[in-house]
Amino acid sequence: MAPDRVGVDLETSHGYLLKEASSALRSAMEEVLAPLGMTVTRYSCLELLAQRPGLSNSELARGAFVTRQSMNVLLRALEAEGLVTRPAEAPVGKVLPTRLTPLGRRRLARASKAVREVEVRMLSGLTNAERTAALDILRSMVTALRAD
Amino acid sequence: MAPDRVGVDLETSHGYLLKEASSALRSAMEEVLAPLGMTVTRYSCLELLAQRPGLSNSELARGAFVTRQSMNVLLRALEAEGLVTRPAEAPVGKVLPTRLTPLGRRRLARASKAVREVEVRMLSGLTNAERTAALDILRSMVTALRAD
DNA sequence: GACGGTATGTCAGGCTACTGACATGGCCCC
DNA sequence: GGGGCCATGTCAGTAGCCTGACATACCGTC
Repeated sequence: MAPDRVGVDLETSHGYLLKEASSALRSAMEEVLAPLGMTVTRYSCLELLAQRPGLSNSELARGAFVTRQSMNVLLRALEAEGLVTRPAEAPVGKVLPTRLTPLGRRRLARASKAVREVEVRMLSGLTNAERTAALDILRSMVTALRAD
Repeated sequence: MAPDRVGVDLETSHGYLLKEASSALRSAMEEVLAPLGMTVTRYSCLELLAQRPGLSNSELARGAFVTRQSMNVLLRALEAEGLVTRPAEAPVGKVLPTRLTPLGRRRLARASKAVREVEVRMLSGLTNAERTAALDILRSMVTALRAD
């Protein structure tokens, strides 16, 4: 069914390959997180909180690459399930610092283990030099894209 | 506001950086495509059709990393706007080969130019060796993740 | 020819994330 | 103190994409 390829080959486009890799990573993460009753965004939120306790709603949103509105509803759900806690009123300004509960920490531990295995698999075909090169390359892309 | 970082640093996680780069690329693409009345998925669909004329709905969906249901509604919209054409009935089986119209080709040309400029900016901080290394690395990640 | 397996196009429903908007609180400068 | 400016938390409405399901058409083996 695949017709003969004309014009530019998608397989040599950095943008397309980046999207393809990101999509594959997301699929792989969803696959291992689903049995644990987790989604990628929920995991990202918990992981952020574990590494940077006390993050606010807006900061979590930026870290998970979603809007603060989306993170807001997600945080309410996580709070209702007892995975995170937020003070009833802001200690300073309007910012509500969020923290993991012991239950949240346990749930995260399982999810984090599964995600780490996916990441190991993703890097399995790369040498150590390539792995560090990958970090440099991706960082360079991010800063270049952010620069307006 | 940023608290002292504890535990693993997100900036050294390949998965997080990959997501960050992909997110930055998508934002940059949306920014340049919006003035042209285009979205990333619409552009991806048109670009695929330009490079591989006659692709079916399902093939386009796989190429754009969405489900065939999503691509179906997108194709109807593009067809209603006169950017693509599909035969009324399948020449063989149920597969409806899609093709760009002259109008679709013109719209794509403008969008493609804008996207290429974004990609050039994304790669501006990389040497030629790093650019080819990036392709190899991303391809390796994709195949490793796809392997169950 | 009959059959199970696979792939396709399409319909219906639901969920997630988004944009738009508002009120509030911190910060800086005059 | 007053006023512009920005960031934050939140509410409402919308759009995009997804899962589930169905009928149909190809392809392999028997």
